Amino acid sequence: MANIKDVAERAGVSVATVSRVLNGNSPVAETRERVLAAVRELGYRPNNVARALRTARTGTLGLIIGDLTNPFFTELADAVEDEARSLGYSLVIGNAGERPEQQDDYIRTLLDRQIDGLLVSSAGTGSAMLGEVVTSGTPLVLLDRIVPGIDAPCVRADGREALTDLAAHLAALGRRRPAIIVAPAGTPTGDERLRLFRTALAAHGIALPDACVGATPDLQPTGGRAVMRAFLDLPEPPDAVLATDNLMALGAMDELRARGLRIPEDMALVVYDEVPWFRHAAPPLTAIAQPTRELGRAAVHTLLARIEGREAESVLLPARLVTRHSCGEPTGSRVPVPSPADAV
Amino acid sequence: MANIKDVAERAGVSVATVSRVLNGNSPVAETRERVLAAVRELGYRPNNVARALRTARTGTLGLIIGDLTNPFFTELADAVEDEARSLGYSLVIGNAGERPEQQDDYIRTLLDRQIDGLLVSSAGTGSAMLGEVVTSGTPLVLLDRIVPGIDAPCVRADGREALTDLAAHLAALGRRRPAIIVAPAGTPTGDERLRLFRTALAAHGIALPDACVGATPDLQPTGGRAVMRAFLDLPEPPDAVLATDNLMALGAMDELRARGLRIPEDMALVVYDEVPWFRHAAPPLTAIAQPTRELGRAAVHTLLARIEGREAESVLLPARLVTRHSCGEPTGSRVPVPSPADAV
DNA sequence: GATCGACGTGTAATCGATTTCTTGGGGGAT
DNA sequence: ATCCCCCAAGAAATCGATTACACGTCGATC
Repeated sequence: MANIKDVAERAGVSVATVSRVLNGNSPVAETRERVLAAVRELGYRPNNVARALRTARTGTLGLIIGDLTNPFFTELADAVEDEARSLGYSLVIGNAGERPEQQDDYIRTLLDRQIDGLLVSSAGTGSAMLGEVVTSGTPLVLLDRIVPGIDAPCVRADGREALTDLAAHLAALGRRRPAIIVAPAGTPTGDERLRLFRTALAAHGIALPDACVGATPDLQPTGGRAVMRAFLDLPEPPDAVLATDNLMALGAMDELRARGLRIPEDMALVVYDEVPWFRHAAPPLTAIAQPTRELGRAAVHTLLARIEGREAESVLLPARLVTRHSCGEPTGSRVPVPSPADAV
Repeated sequence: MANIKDVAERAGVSVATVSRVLNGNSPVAETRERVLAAVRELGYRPNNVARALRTARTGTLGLIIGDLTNPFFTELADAVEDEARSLGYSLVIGNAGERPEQQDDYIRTLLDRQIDGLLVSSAGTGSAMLGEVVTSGTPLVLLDRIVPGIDAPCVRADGREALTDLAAHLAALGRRRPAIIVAPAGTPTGDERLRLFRTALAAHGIALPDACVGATPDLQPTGGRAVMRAFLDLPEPPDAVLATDNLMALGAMDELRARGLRIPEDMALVVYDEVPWFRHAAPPLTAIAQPTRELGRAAVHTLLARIEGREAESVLLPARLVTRHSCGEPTGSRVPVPSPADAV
């Protein structure tokens, strides 16, 4: 592979001049042409590693996501990637697989690679490396998930409005015994969703007893299935379940299906996260749609603000309820506008 | 951030010694301890950029995938990531968004970053940069998709057996007028699936007329929907459709749904790629499952072989038919073993 | 016509590591 | 006691770029 010295020799100039031509500085037209010709003839491409070493800028952002196979995260990653690319950055995606050790491992790798900034949708709350990121001075922005004790802006969705609408929806359909599948207590996102849901239900005189709060450590189908199994084995099973993640909902559906139970007749189901196939499920699933792409975009902008030393605030964007048929027939009254994607 | 010089000073040794301690060479126990203590106290972590510049190895593999939001690719990426990580490499995922220009852009970026090897599931066939990868000497392995004229091993799935089973399945269920949604002619993967399907059908005396071959340039739901629309508007519409990608199937389902048509009564549907939600679709979808994770693993091994200068062959792994209910009730006779994932 | 600026270009330092070459000291053999 | 060998550790070159500084040339100004 040709390097800058080869180009300099061929063009009969110094390496400094080549560098200047390529970076848009000073040289006069004729010299510039000679250099560009040499670049073309040799097929020269600057070595980014060397450049990064010298300039201490890699032009790379890191993104840690909880689970690469979770559609919510892939949409998020896709949006982040789009935005980063359009702003001239490239993106390294780190897949934490919802395991804190793997996440720490990845953060370490990214720091060693001198990325310019880091976006983290953290698995778990006890990440030792996140503290190190902060002390290392690498710009950090949290995405979707707050981490207690980490002083960094957080870009995420606010479920209050959607959960309020959901409680009204369930109440209107006569569901009196709701349940929720969440991450274990202590997980900020899970705790918050539980709290907001409970509050919203209370406004309709509906209780959410502890027996109807099912926690699962892994945000995976198996966990959702186990919780649904426990719910169904209760002396008085719930008549509606909110799964706070699309993968857990998949598991919950597996269990219902295995028992021959129907949605919504035997059990209403609502899913946090909006995924394209939900409208093709049997029946189409009522869901809480987070503004995923907007979150991704906002996160990149917030991170760039930090990188450039500007002020960077936390961002909170509203989620909304998308009513379909998994809680019974919609009333059409208190229901928010349906997603345009549903107009099939 | 502390660098190797700071560590050397603190430990009272030269930078060379620090480097040797960290890379497992020579130094005597007592010196080693002093160095390690200094490393610990300063929280030193080697700068990977500098190391990469000197050693000409970045410990990074690149993976270009067609579409980050396509579950087939994310599962593939996840498998590749897993395997790469377990072998000590980290992975940069490039999302081509099924656009050749964006793909070229990404390949360029990755080459500039001096990745050690590249896996490409190419969007389109006319990638100028792929040629450059080969001439640049960067080890290259194609994944899932062949690219004519590019001399590199290819790791992909073989659909012959699955399509043979599918033809039998359709014939047994009395479907006489099948159709297929594929990428445009000239796309190797699409052409091959079309050819194999047609051959397999012919063995049962079933024709696949050109009117029943619908091409869509974008492997997206909209494309699948448009093709399905055209099929349904034919004077004699097909009674079974094979969508050669899960996203196109989603679009096809959208169109059926919009017209109030039922699967399988009004139309049988089979999908290439196996995605977890298929078993929750209405009705559960019969699919052709590619050995996705195995493909990812094999691709990494093949790439590492090339990187280490060993022999590297192309790999072909069999896909298999997963029979569910979207073609009508399975007969249970000529049907292969169902996927264990279906045992819900 | 001499002097001063401005500007284009080259020289060399630098980023932070690895690695080759060199040096010096300790230990074993004679 | 002397010599030699070996090995640990330091000095310095190197990877490929960017960039501060120095220098030479040319045009403008008086």
